[in-house]
Amino acid sequence: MPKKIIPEADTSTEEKIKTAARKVFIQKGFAATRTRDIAEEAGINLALLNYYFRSKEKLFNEIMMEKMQQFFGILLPVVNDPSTKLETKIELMVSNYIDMLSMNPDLPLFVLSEMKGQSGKIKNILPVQKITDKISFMKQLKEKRPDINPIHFLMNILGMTVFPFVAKPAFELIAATNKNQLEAILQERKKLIPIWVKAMLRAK
Amino acid sequence: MPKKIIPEADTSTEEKIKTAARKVFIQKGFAATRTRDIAEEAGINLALLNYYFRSKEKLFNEIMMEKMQQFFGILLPVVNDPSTKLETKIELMVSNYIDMLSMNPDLPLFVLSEMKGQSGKIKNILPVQKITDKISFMKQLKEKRPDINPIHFLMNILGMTVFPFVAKPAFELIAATNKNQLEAILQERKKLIPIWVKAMLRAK
DNA sequence: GTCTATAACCTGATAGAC
DNA sequence: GTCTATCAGGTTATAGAC
Repeated sequence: MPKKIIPEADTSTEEKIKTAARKVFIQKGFAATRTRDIAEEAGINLALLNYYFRSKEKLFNEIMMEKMQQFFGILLPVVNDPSTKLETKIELMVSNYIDMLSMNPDLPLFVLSEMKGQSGKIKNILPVQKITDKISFMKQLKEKRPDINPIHFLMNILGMTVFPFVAKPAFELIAATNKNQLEAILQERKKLIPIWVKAMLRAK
Repeated sequence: MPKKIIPEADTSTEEKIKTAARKVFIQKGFAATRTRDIAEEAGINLALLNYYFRSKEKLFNEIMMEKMQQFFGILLPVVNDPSTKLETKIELMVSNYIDMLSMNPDLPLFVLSEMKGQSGKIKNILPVQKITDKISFMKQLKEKRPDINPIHFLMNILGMTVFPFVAKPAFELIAATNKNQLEAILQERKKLIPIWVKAMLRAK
């Protein structure tokens, strides 16, 4: 058996550093993260981080772009699909997001925090698919409610779906529920939000 | 005319530092803020910051508690008032928040980011009014929809109202609108969200 | 109370041995 | 490729003069 040329993606040093960087950056944000934290988490030496990624910022940018694609990318295939009807799109958006955010609860706060004040820079790096009136989802909304800017409904769906994850520490603090109850409530919303959005679309 | 004993609250050195600290902390967060930034913004010397507040962390805690009260405090008088009906509460919550957030757009992301992982610590410092079933607003929701946990509607209202501010950089990036159009859309939501919430409350 | 100067520490990055 | 040791620069906090 020949020697393996391509190492396991998960066990190569470079990948170990990236895995550690994902965890630490997402948990603490760019500014509060020390390269030493990442090195320790990866079980490697600090110098290796710079050997592979040259700087903290370059490593961060790789993770950031990856996480932005994870956060926004889940939306695009759904809203762009002209073969599904509006109701189906809404159900898919909500359940896809809730499933993904349940496994990555820190993702939205990380992405939204780090995007702040950086959107100019990001625009040049990440190929951004603009949500225009040509997008299937927006067309369907406009057709159903020509009197309301479709961006409102996008805000509503994302607000109802994503905000509870962003504000989870706040809800844990002020709501008289424990963490497990809160998790159950978030799962419940996969069924409820589409019902509510449909009611909104009918509201006059 | 006697010499002024109590100096203008806004012009005392201590208040100048706090004003600067509010601005810088909210804009950049705790970790990315340097005490030098605050001193420069306040137009005073770096040493004075420690003379008045002993440390960066103590100064931050004062601002943080203040901002948490601003963020959550706007809610409590409304949801606790047994003399208003449900519809009125919803309208007040939405328009109070949108007005306040329009003037403090960075507030929610600041509070929610800095609360993360700190909620245990905060619980001991800030007197937290729990949102239980005894709160007027929750009682009214439970009465109207006994089949749904009232926290869902709180999440919906806050999600639709606050999330667009949290995600403003994202919307500016992906939505095909400029900043002024986005501001107008957010104002429009003061009228629309209560209509939608009422439709949700009827939805079966 | 306010300043300058500096201490004490921390952090990102690199040099150089293996 | 990986390590140890260390540098260079920056950051919080304080000492001490005014």
